[in-house]
Amino acid sequence: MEQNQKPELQQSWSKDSERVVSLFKAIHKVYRDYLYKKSRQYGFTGPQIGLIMGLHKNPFSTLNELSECLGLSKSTVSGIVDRLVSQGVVIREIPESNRRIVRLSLSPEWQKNNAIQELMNNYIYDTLKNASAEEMERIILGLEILYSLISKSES
Amino acid sequence: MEQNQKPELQQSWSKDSERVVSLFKAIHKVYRDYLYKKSRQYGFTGPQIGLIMGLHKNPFSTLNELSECLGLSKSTVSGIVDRLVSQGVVIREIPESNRRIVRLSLSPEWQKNNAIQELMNNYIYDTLKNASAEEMERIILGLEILYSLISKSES
DNA sequence: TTCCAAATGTACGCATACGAACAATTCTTA
DNA sequence: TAAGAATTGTTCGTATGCGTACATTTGGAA
Repeated sequence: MEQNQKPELQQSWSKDSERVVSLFKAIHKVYRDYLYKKSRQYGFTGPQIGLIMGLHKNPFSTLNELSECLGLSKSTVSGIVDRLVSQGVVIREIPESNRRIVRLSLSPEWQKNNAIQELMNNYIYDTLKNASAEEMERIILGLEILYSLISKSES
Repeated sequence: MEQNQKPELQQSWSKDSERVVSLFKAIHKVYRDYLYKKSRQYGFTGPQIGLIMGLHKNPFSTLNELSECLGLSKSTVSGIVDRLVSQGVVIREIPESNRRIVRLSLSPEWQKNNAIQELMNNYIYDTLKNASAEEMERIILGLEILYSLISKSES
């Protein structure tokens, strides 16, 4: 790839880069605020809801698995689990077969709680329910391109 | 908008939604890690670099202005400023004309520090320098559609 | 002019979020 | 089998990040 482009091109390309970053940040902020507001209705924070959903989808995960699934560090997940355990939502269990790992699960009351179902149905979809198929396609295409570009740059 | 769609459509639409969220999270993580690594080379964190860049672009901003410019709450920015002041990078000043506001600036050494220039040139652009014009266009289009959708949903 | 509202920034408590260091356990290998 | 390496979680320190409450100052209205 050529580093030194013509000034005009460099200029417009810089502006495009800035626009990408600025748009991305704006979307992230709106999404984050939205999740927090929704989660508060159930008495949780956004990350807590994410963890509950992760456990609902993959019951009896280990902390390590959950950490990778959520894209968060182990120490972060450990802290979130701490607070959910103290609230009686999540159960920590050390299996006899392997006393090194921790098996996590939702407590019985929360496994069959309808609020969780409702919440999972609304969690992601509300935001994008107004999108047409074509819009959705373009959104995904753009994100895929961006992801492939950003993943490759190892500088 | 129709809430109850045909099951098959609902299914694929749900999957698309999940894909959008999952892609977005993945990009955010890569970008965040990248920024932290880059910033560490200069002895700062990501948000600190962001604030320094903001101050470089709009010198002598107030905390309120900076807060809006960065999309962060005032209390958050106040904390970041605290740490940069104690490092001697940022200067807090209460003008006589209006003793309610705080005028922020980069300390002289940092205003003319070439590292800042270099950093600003590399900050955003490294990530996207491999993108073609067409790819860039598609990325921006996708983000714009997503942003307009997500901004409108006021539920 | 005096009182009240608005604006501005800080202090505080809580919940992420990370890496590094650590402890406990299990696996490997010599 | 016994020493060391690898895996798994927790703990700790630091830095965000937010909302609420607060103090200070400024502006406006009666």
